Amino acid sequence: MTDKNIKYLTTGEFAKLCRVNKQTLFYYDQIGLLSPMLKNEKGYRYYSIHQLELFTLITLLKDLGMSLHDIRQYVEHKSPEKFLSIMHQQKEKVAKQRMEIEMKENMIDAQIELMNKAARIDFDQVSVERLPEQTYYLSKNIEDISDEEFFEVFSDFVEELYKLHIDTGYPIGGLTKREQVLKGEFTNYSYLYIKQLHSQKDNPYLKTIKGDFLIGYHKGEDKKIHHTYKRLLSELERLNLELGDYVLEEYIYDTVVKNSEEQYVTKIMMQVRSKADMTF
Amino acid sequence: MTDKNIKYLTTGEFAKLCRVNKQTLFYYDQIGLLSPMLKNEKGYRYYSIHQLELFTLITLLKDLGMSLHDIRQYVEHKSPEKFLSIMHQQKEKVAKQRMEIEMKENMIDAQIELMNKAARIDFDQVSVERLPEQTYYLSKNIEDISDEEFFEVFSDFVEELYKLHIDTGYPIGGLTKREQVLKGEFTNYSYLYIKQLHSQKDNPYLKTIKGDFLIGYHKGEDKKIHHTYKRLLSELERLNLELGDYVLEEYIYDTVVKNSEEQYVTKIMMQVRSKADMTF
DNA sequence: CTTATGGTATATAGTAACTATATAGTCAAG
DNA sequence: CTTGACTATATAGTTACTATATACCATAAG
Repeated sequence: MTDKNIKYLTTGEFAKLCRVNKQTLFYYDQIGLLSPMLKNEKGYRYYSIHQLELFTLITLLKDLGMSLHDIRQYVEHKSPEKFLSIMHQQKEKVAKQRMEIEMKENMIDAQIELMNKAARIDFDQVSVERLPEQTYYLSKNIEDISDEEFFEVFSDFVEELYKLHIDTGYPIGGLTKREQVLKGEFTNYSYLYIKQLHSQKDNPYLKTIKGDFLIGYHKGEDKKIHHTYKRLLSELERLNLELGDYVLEEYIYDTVVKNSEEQYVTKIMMQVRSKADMTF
Repeated sequence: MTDKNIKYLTTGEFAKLCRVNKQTLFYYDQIGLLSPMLKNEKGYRYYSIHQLELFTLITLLKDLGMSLHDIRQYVEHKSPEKFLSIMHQQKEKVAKQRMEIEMKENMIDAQIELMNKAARIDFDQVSVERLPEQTYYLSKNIEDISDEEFFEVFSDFVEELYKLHIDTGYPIGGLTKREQVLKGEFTNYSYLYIKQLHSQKDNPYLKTIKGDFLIGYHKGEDKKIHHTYKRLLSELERLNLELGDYVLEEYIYDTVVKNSEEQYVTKIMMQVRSKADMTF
């Protein structure tokens, strides 16, 4: 790695080696970030092959979110000690970035799964299904609260999802308790929830739910969802089933995939128990 | 997730929910990417809580490198099918990104390891060490080639490292064969090399080397490295050792951590065999 | 020896996606 | 009815390029 570096590279050659636009090198020279080894009397720039290592470092730091200005601070006062300390800083940063990207990967998978499932659903069909145990992360209780309070809780919930890295990409749903539904207060939710993939360490905000559910879909505006609720409740009656403890409600198609509210679809899952169970 | 969304959010509130600057929302409205549900006669914007989902999608796509312009193309013509197809595209993209970030993480670890080791070295010391088996990725042969050809090979080598995702962050070194060194052509390298972490699937460009090495350091300009070579060769003589098949040469301190060439340090590893071995 | 081709240089303007600043109107509480 | 915190628009600034225009330079072919 010695003798052969006598050969200096022109800006074009060095740019090719670095896989960047020549203009970028002019720019880096201009801001004093990376200047050629020498400039001849005609102003032609000549780079040493070794300068690639420094360019590689610059690219690494840049990709990790460091500004060229901050990188320059280092480049102007290089030392093994400072280099080591920067590497330690970046190690943490890159680990965080990896975690975020892993989360995004999971969210994308969740979205694909949801869309594929949705495509196969007949939204006019009502069915009873046994759902396996599923963990949900819950918000604070939101029964009987005002709009302002709801906004607060919703904000906090979203913030928690972000901070605790538990946004799975599944929709945020609303959980209503049996008593509210029986009272006809279909949208007086008790909690917000989001489906979790793994049933993690015990957290008071985690709840697992399983059992039989009557599942139906509401198409169109949220305002009219009470019609669908009533329809599902009479279906329940017809099947000689009783409403269980919880009703879960979540979007299937929303602002993300449809333009107008009339095209939105909401899934309603009413937990059920047969009337026979009740006779005990 | 229904009734309570009657409450509309002001730009400030929605910005807080989205964890962005209010100005960003003005900007998104301006470019027609995400407009509030309604605007009153005074021009005040009001967002629905559900628009967060769309904002989240925008952020996801943006983070994955999609331009706001392209995102807008989707947002203006939403459909479950298009959404699914975008998700499939992004799935591939994000997997690539994860791989790149994992590589960066490894490179940072390598740099930290190298710097920590370097800090503990006495560069005036010459020693004989038994090195465990180590895999190196080699360039094309570069014996007796011209500067122009060398640049070509070097370029190709760097390109391969990038394309095959085998840049480990370790320095690019030069491997010289015994015969060249004995002829005094210390810098007539036979191959460029880069240390690999794992001995992967067999590739003709991979070489494993192990054995005893005389290790010394050259401080300062590359031009004067022959002095260090001669010093090491006489040390070899003194120890009654014979030069082995290969000599490896790599930077310890270079343009990345030092400002002037006089401070550079190059590590020279001469493979050895005892003269006794030769008598067979 | 000229000329064509392709490289180099500088200077300047444009771009994306914000971000900040200045100015003015609005609202709600005390 | 004022104060302070909000809202709005318009405009300019920022970062890290990227493109364009113009001119200079180098080499190879005719």
